[in-house]
Amino acid sequence: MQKVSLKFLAKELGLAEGTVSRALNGYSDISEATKDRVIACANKHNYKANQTARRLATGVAEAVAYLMPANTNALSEPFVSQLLEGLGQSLAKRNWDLLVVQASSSEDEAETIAKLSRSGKVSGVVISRPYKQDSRIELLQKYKVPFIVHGRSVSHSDYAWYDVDSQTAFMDAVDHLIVLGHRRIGFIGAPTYYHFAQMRLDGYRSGLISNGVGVDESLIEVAELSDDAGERAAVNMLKSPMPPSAILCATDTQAIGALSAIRAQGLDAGKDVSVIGYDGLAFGKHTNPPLTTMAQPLAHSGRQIGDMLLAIIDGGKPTDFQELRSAELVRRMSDGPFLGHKN
Amino acid sequence: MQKVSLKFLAKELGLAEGTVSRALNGYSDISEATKDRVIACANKHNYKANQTARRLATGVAEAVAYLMPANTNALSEPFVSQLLEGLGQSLAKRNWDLLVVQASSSEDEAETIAKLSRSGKVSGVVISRPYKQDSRIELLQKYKVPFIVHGRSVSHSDYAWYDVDSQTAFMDAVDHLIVLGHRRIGFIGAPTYYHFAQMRLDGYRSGLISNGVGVDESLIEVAELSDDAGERAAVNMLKSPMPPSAILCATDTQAIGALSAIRAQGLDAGKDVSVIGYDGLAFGKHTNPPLTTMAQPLAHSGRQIGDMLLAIIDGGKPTDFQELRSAELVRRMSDGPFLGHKN
DNA sequence: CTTGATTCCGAAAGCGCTTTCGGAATAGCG
DNA sequence: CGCTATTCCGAAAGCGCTTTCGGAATCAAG
Repeated sequence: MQKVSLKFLAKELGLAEGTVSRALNGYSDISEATKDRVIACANKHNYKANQTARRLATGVAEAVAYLMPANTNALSEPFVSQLLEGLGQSLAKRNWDLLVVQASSSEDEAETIAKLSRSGKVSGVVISRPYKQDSRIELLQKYKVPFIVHGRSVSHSDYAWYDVDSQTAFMDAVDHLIVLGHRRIGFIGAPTYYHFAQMRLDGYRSGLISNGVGVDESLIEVAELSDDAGERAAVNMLKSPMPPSAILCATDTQAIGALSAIRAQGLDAGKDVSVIGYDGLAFGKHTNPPLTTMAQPLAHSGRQIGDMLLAIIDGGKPTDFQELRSAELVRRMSDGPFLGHKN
Repeated sequence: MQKVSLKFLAKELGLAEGTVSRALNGYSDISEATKDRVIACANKHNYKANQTARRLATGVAEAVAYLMPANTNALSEPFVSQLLEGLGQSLAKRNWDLLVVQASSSEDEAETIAKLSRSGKVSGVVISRPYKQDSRIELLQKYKVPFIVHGRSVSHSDYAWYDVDSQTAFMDAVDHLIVLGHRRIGFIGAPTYYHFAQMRLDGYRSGLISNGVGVDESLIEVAELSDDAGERAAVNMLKSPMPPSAILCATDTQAIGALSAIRAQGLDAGKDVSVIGYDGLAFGKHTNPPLTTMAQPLAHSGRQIGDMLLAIIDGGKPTDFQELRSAELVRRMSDGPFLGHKN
């Protein structure tokens, strides 16, 4: 199998390499006739430009990286493959590559980004789950690498992001619970270095306040992003002298753990104590009981994010690409009216 | 910010570019003294070789691709991010890249592979979930691209693969059910163009036979790899005149659907009818009831696969890298002793 | 016809790195 | 001290592609 290079085609056609290249890349200084001839020949030999050489010559990486979140938890990661799939589809339109890179530890993330930017092997990157104050974002800006953030940090006015408004989602969730008659509503949050964790907590708080219900700090627990952590937090809450009749969780994964805790106490989730999660994991349909959740529209978020990134790489102003979607309540079976004090 | 290239370092050090390059790459024809000097200077300026140029010069892609399975189903994909994570870790040791590529459709997979091989942008690829007769494998062999298969096809003697012995896993599962007193054991399989589907079916069959129980073809259903499909299949089975007292499912995802079906019939999974899945999804802990399953040891499969691939790229014989792991029964609550005919 | 404007293509210079080759300087040996 | 080995580095040729530049051929216009 002879390798088909530009040189090969040029020889075959009796043209100069540069001419063939220009013909293939649609330059206007090539006659229609030879352009057709070249294209035909290229197709015939199944020519594909060596992308490495092309990258080197043009200085365009033709690739973007997805920075895998560190501290990943298998249970909550369906979103990664979804995102990757969408990103891939978006990039495929240009025949660009999708790299998956991960830092060995979260301290290494800065170093990873620095390397990524200096190596010049990507034209853009997307990161997920920003912290309140995210050094990755600062670095990306400093290095002038086009990027889009899947989520938002505290000051998110000067870069591109795609996020779901989890703050009002949690206000909505509180409203919903209030309407059901609940007054003691607990909150299992995530570590607040994640900005989404802060926003969800804020949403919970303002939801309570706007309904004239005071915030009881003893009803707020912070847990890691895992089912087990959610379970432990719920256990704590349930054991308290005045346990909540409803629990809001920052993530579905935690909520699923809370469900276990409730069951373990001999209580009935959805009746004795309501639970509402956030994420809209498809899996929640099958928990016991099926999990009520604030579902984010992750349907085509990957593709969306990919398109945004491409637009920025093409010179678009990052601040023109800030997209806020909203979550919506998916009622399954883990929420219900307040039935009075059971314990 | 000045770009630090080889030329830059060379000028800074008063050496020739080639010399600097050789020093950095550990050639033996460079004195210790200048080698140290060069390395110090490189570190000081945070030099990172432009990988694109390097690739072009060496002809080594320094990257491998993971071919995302088409027809992906969100529920069953935690394994993708797990695998990616492991692969990434393995490749990171050499500072290689991990590309994620996907075909737009399963017919396009062949074309995708052809393009991948011709473009020369990867030194190896890994694919998942091979079909019985997998054209991707043939293509990869034809193009002499190092690859490793996550799973096996029918004739798997002449390439490298990593797989879990699901056939004996299903025999074990049948044994377990038999010991529990079940005799009418149903099987919800996957489309048999997947070789794993065939193997699991075979395991089910031989398990029955080795226990002296005949195979009743009416107890075998084939379903797609989704919870809904699993549910539909289970409904069919349960509605039959002589329904099974236990159901084996080819995947946890399907098993989860089966659980729903059983509940919907007013039956009690784990008592009226036992269900055993396969995969060991962490999530099964939270289904209703918690799912008993044959768990595969996916702990570090990604890293393992990455190491194998690297070894082959380094010239190892593919056939020296065939690894068969075994699954083990994780009993949760969806299986139980046969309690007589309930319906 | 001549002149100037177009059209179309060849030649050549990179992109940033690797690697071979040869030669100068140094060392080892008799 | 002369001669062959070594050690160490510079020079240069690519890797396969893109892109600028200029020139030959063709065209339209005067």
